[in-house]
Amino acid sequence: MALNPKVFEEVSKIFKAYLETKELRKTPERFAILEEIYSRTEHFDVESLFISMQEKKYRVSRATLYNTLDLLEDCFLVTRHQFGKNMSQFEKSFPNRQHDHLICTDCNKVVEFCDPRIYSIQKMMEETQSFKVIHHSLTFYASCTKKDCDNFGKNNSVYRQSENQSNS
Amino acid sequence: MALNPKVFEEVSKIFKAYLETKELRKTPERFAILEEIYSRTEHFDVESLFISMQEKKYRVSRATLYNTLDLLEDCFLVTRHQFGKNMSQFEKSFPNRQHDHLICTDCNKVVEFCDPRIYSIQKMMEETQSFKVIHHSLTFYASCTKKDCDNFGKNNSVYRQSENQSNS
DNA sequence: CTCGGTGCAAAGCTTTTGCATCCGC
DNA sequence: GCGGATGCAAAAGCTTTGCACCGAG
Repeated sequence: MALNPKVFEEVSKIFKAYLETKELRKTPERFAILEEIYSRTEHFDVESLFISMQEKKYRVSRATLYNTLDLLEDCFLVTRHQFGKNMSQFEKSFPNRQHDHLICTDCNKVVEFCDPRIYSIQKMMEETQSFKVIHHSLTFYASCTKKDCDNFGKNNSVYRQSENQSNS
Repeated sequence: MALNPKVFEEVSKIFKAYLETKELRKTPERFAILEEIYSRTEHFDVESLFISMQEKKYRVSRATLYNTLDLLEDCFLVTRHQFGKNMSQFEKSFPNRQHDHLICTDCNKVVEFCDPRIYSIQKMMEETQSFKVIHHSLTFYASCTKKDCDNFGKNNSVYRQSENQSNS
């Protein structure tokens, strides 16, 4: 929907370079998937990607989607998240800045944020632990204190309700 | 193996109070599962818990394990993690301090750490976003720079190898 | 022409559900 | 005794795999 041509050109280049480095083939399916992902603005799961691509010109199988997502994650063009129990969610990596997430446990609303202190923690970990950090994931699980939250007040008891893991 | 009686007595009390609050039954299975979890020192998954309990006196079903883990998570006696794609991992919450994880993408080794800066980020998020943070999850994915890492050097290319998600 | 990639369907694995039985309250 | 909890097995849901065919290099 909102594909930025310049961004797409740029990430295509990166993907091509990656495929060449790994001696993998530059198939039309792989670039169609990249294009579809970079047309999206929100987080998505494999199933919604599969449906979107079926509705359009391309007929790709789930197997190809999983394969390509692994490649795109490997070359840092998409980021994988594990918010819920049984489903990976993905998002494009560019032009987003590195960011993290706050998730409302009432309505599953996602707020993105960015904080330099995480980078300083990372630096310290690398120095003290002899690791090279490749990426990180920080998620706050929270309940909304605003009255306009879809589920305001549902979780104000001492113990949380069991969470609804489905997407809103 | 390493069950601390005082800790177990304490968490049993908490679990009892929780069950009473929710008007749920205090079944022997539930306390057997709590005991098994608090005998463990490492992260674990449902299957390994199932096998451990089968090898011992208690015969609990997977269904009961899942049910009880939900309850224990709900009253904060157990913490759930989503390190990999398709499997929840758990750990006891006490007497551990709040901590986070660094995972070696080569050998899946887990390092725990603790940093007060995360709490300050959380505080700021609560103030600016009108959310009450219930818990958080921060994980660094890293490759080891030490020669004694089980897989030292395997991931030193520009692009990561596809990760082995099985437990070491 | 070769062999990696694809689509399809079946299999795999974790987690959930249905139902008869059991037992805490 | 009532109704929630359990065990078992079957089902569900996401992901991977096997195989024949296709097409990029």
